[in-house]
Amino acid sequence: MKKIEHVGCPFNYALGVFGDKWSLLILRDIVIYGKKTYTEFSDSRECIATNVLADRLAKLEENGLITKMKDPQNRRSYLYQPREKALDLIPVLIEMICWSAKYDEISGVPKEYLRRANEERTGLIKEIRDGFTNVV
Amino acid sequence: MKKIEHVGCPFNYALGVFGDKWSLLILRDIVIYGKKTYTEFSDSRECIATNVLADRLAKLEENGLITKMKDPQNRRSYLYQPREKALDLIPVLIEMICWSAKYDEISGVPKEYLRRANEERTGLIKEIRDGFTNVV
DNA sequence: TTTATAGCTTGTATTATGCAAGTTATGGTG
DNA sequence: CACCATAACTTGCATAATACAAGCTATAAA
Repeated sequence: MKKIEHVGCPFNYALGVFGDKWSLLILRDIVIYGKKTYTEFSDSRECIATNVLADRLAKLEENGLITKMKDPQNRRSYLYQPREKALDLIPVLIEMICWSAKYDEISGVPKEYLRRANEERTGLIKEIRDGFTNVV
Repeated sequence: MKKIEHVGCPFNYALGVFGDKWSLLILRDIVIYGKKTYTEFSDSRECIATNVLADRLAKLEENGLITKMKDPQNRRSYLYQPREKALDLIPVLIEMICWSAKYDEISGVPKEYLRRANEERTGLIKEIRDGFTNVV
């Protein structure tokens, strides 16, 4: 898609940053599933092409959603970590999960998760956030 | 993008239905801006290509998000209306707006809107919903 | 020392998008 | 009534993005 000129509509910015399917799946992997490495993203069931994965990770970093740091445990590996800007997407992700749970029988969202999303939203968001430390 | 096989992750279904930029912009136009006709969608500032617009409207209808009916006032025009399944995306759209408002200075979201989204969520959602009648 | 692995890059075929033009049915104007 | 305009598309083609396969480099493990 041609790059949308930025015209003061909040959706244009959001779509430019995470409106692409693969970007959102990577963010899901990081924020919801706690994945950290290139190989972990690459191994996801959706089978993202490796060139596209590299491209989207670079863009997410460029756009300030994630940081890339060397893994102190393994010098040939990198750790991709969410920044505040990515964690602030948790509410969007939760709402997407709730919507899918309603309209897709096989999405497999646990009822307890839905209950928390509805009745205990803040707590659920905090719990997900608390899974990450030293976030910039 | 290759069609993702449906593997029991809520994101796969959501992304298949509205994970494409143009689909989401059309939904925004319908749900948030109250647009109804092909020409109105076509006239949006993002300049969607007419063949892509036709394709996405057909898919949104196929997936049960919108209905297409003849305009009783004008026989050469059609009205595209949101169904329950589209209105249930309001929370997702609101969260996207809030996120953009935080990270995009020029998104131009009124402060009052943000206040309502945070403090009076249910009322805001209801108000948007109430803009549509006879929804299936 | 050899082999395996992480994290990529490159090349190419396929698919999707963007753009321009054309089509059909209806509506509005003189 | 004749003519032009408009709504809602469809079609054809150039361009861009994606998918797939292979290769590459540095590090780690056997």
